[in-house]
Amino acid sequence: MSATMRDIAEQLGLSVVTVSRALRNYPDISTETKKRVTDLACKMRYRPDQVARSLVTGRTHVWGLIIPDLTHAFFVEISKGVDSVAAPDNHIIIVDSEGDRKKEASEILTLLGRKIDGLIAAPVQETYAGSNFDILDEEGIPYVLVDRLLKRHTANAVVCDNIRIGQMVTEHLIGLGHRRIAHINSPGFEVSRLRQKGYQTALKSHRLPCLAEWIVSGGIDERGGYQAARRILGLQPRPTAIFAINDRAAIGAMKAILEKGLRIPEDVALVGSSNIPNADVLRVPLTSVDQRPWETGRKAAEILRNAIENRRQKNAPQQIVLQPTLIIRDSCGSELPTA
Amino acid sequence: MSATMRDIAEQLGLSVVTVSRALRNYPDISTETKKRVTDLACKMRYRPDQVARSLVTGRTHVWGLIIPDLTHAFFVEISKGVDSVAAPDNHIIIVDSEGDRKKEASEILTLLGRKIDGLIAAPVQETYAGSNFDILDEEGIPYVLVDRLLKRHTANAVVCDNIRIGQMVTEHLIGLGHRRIAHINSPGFEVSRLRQKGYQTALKSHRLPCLAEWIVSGGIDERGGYQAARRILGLQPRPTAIFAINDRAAIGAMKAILEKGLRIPEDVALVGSSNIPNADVLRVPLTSVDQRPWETGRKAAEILRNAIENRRQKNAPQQIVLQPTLIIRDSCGSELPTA
DNA sequence: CTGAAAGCGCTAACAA
DNA sequence: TTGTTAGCGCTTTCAG
Repeated sequence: MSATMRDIAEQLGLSVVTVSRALRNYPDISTETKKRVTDLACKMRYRPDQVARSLVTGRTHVWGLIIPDLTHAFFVEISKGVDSVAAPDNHIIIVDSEGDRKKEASEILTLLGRKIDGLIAAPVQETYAGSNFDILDEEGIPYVLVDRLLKRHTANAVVCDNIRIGQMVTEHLIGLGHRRIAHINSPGFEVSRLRQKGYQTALKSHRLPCLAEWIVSGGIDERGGYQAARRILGLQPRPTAIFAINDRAAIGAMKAILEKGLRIPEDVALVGSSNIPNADVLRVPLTSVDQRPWETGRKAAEILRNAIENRRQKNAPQQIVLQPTLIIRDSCGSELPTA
Repeated sequence: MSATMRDIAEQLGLSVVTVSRALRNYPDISTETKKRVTDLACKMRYRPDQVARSLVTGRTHVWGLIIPDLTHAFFVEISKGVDSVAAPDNHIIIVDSEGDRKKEASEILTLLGRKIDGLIAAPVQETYAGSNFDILDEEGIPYVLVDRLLKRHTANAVVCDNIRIGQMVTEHLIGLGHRRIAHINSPGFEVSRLRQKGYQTALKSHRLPCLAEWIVSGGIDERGGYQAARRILGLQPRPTAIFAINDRAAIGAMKAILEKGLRIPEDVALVGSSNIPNADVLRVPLTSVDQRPWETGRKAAEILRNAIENRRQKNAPQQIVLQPTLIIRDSCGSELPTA
C-alpha cells in the first residue's frame, strides 16, 4: 500500500493537518517542519490521493471529451489540442458517442457521476427538441461544443466556418473553369447543411446553375462517397467536378471515378474536406480543407479552463468561428483547358 | 447541486444506509422501501458520486492507457479494443508518453495518484536498467504491456509476433524473385530489432546475402523513411525491394522512390507494416502487415480486467503473442519478370 | 506556527 | 428489515 499523510504525521510526531499544509507549501508552516515533512514524503514515496482530495475540494481535475469517432484523425487532433491546455494538471476521459444520441446522453450522465470539472463535446446532431446538454447547464458544469453546433445557440462553442468551406471550395473550382459542379452531402448533419449552403451561394453568386440532381446524399464515410459518386458519374451531361462533404467520402468518390476509367482531375476534379493524413500521397493527391482541429481543441479547452476557474460568475457563452484553409493538391486540377 | 443519498434519506425518513442498500438492490431491503427509494432517486435525478464511492471501495473503475502517439491509427485501434471490454463499467484515461521515458514515468505516477484500477501501456523502450513499471508491481496495481515488450519478461503483455513480421514480409519478397532486399529499421526499438531479425533469418534460410549496407537506420516516421530510402537507392547495385519498419517510413520511402523517377513495384518493391488507413488508395497501394491492434487492445483489457477482479491472488503473468497477417497490395508487385 | 474538530458522500461491519 | 457507528484520505475552519 502507498503511504498516506497519516503515516508521515505519525513518524514525525505531527498532526495530519500540519503535514497537509507543509506539503502544499503553506506560508504558516516553519521552514524546518516543511523540510522534515517533504523529505520524509519523498522518502516514503508519498503521492496525494486525488480521490480523497477531490471529495473534499469538489474538483477532480478530470475533463470529459465526447467525440463521435476516434478513428477520424480529425478528432484525434482535437483531443491533442485539448490536451495541450489540459495537461499536466488535468486528465481527459475520452468517450466515443458513436454518433448515437442515446449513447451520448448516457455518457454525459456517467461522466457527471465521475464529477468531471467540465466537458468538451462534438455533439451528435440534435434531431428534435431537448438537448442532451441541458443537464450540464442545470448542474452548473461548464462545457464547450466543438466542430458542430447545436440548434440552440446559447452554449460555448468552437467551430469551423462551414459555409465558408463550401464557398471556398466551390469558388476555387469555378475559378478553374468548372461549370457543372456536383456535391456529395450528408443530410442530417448541420455541418453538411452549412457546407452545402456555401456551395450553393458560390454557384449563385457566379450565376451558375445548381441542378438538384447534382446534390447527392452520400454520408460521411467512404462507402457513401463511393455510391454517391457513381450516381453523379451517371448523369448526363456529367459534372466535371465533385465537392465531397469530407475526405472519407472523397476517397470513396475517388475509387468510383478511377474504377470507371476516368481521370482525376482531367475528367472529374475532386475536392474533400478535413485534410486527412497522407492526403498528399493518395492515388491522386487530394485537394482538401484544413478545418483547424488542433486549434479547435485548444481554443475549446481554453474556454473550458476559464469557465471552470470562474465557475461562480456565469460568463456569457463564447462562440468562436475558425477560418478554414484550402489545401490545393492535384485532385482539383489547374485551369480547365476548355471552359 | 445534485442530490445526495442524504437528501433521499431525509425526505423518506430513512437512514442513509438503507438508501444506499436499496439503490444497490440488496436482498435485505423490503420491496416496498426499495420502490420508494428508487422512485424518489429517479425523481430527484440522483446519480451516485463515484468519487465518494471510490474513496471507500478503493476502486475507481478508471483504467490508464499510455501510448506514445495517438496520431498513429494503430494506437487508436488498440484503445478501441481496450474500450470494447472496459465499457461501460470503466472509463479510460489515455495519456501520451510522446515516446519519452521521463514523461512516461511521471504519467505513471500521476495516474497512480488517481488511484486507477489498472494500466495498459505501450511502453517507451527501456534503454537502461530499472523500469518505469516497477512501481506498479510494488503498489500491486495490475498492468498489461502492449505492442512492445520490456527487457524484463515478467509482466503481462500482448504483442504481435515481430520476428514473424520480418520473416513473412521478406519471404514474400524472396518468393517474388527478389535477391537484393533492403531494410529500413529503427534502432533503439526492440520491435525493430525483432523485425530485422526476422528479415535476416528469412534471407539466411534462403541462403541469400544480407549486406550490411542494405540495412539503413531510418526511424519510424515518414521523414526518416524518406532519407533512408534515398541512401538505399544510391547503392550499387540497387536493391530491388525495400522492407520498411512501418507504414510511415514506407510512405517516406515511397516518396523518395517516386521522386527519383523510379517505379513501384517494377523498379523497387516496397512493403511496410501496421496497415494504416487508406493504404489501399495510396499513390501505390501499399503492401503491409496487419498487426492486429484491436485484438491487442481487447486481449490486454481482458487480462487486465481479470487481474483487477482477482487482485488478491497474484496470477502468473500472461504473455500473448498475436500472429500478423500480410496484406498484399500493389507495392510489392507480383513475380519479378527477371529473377 | 501547529493542532483539534468537522465533514466531503459513500459503504462495510455490526446491532437492534 | 432497518439503523448505528466508523471510516476511506484529505482539506477547511477555528482554536490554541
